[in-house]
Amino acid sequence: MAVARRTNRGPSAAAGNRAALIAAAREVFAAAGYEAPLSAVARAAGVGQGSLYRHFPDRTSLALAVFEDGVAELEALAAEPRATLDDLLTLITEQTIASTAFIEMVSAYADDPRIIAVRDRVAKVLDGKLAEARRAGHVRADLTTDDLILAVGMFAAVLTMRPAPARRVAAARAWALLRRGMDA
Amino acid sequence: MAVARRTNRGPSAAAGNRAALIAAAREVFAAAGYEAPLSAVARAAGVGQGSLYRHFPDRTSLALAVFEDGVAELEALAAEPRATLDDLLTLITEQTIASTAFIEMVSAYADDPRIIAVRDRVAKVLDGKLAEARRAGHVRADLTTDDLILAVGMFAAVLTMRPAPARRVAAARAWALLRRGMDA
DNA sequence: GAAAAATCGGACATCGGTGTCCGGTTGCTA
DNA sequence: TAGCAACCGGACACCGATGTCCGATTTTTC
Repeated sequence: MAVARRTNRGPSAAAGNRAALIAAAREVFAAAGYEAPLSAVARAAGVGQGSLYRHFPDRTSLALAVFEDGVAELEALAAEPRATLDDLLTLITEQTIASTAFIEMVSAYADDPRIIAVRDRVAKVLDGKLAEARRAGHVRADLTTDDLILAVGMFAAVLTMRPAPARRVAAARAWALLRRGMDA
Repeated sequence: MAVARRTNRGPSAAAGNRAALIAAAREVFAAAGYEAPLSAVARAAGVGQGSLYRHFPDRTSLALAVFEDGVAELEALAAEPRATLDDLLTLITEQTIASTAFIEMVSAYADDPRIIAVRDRVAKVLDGKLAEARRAGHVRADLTTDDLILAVGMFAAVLTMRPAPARRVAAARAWALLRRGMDA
């Protein structure tokens, strides 16, 4: 009955394999953090290591593809005139609870220009709304964008240090603590 | 001319080698963090790997020996009746700036009973002074010991993520932020 | 001063991860 | 339907770290 037996070989499979790799990497990074072995990603995608490295020559290119959606989502939210700094931070913390990998990549020291570019995109996203929030007196007047990035980095670090079951509680307390430190 | 050519062989060298290993580990952990390769410690101590593993069968035993002094110092300070929570936190942050390794070990998830024991010692140290500080209204009434450990963990994480030159600045801002979140 | 006991050091077996290489498969084109 | 270009997969070479093993070295003891 001519079942379209899916194969992942041949030229026409390239796009599908690429997508499968990104999806698998998203899950693996979420489960095991940014440093997860890439061989696990290839296995989860049902694809050989060769294909992984052909599509994404290094960890960074794969990660950038995985996180592009999240960054775009942030930028879209920031573009909304009625969105506040609070909304942005809420979205970031939600993304971070889902997977700390993005913040791990962005906030660790790295001289890779592609990573720096992403960090700059995030900083830019926060910048405008932060100025607004300061004017409105919602946050301390001396709060800087760097402070926000620092806070998000600390938040992500707490999550990576705890085992999964204890995360939600620790996340709530940690973010409350950080929030009180930022509020006016 | 019978120069007392120092050797690190033979029975009488054991104690000296042990001390050299602890000193070397202290420096290596400070420079490269808690996950630093033990082979680097042996090299820095001028001692073979065999001796390292003979004296300290695993990373934890070596680390415990290295950090014992710091914990004892904390306990001594806590025993002083006039010492405040603030004094304790200052000492901890100073120790952390010198080397994040101790906090990395203590605040990461670990089921090793020896590590749990050290964490408990630190928690106990903080506990008494925290109650005092709460009564005196120096910190928020709902601040818990876990919050303090969380805060110190976040602080250490910031330091490990930054390259050495940027540390002091980031440390100051991060700690100020955390402190504001704790103060009444 | 010679043998026994205690200790050392580094070579090495092992392991897990990275990134490469090439024989084999697929689909496009003529 | 034959040939070719694109692509796949997994074996494998490499690397750095861990932990072990044993011949070599030093001290102690008699």
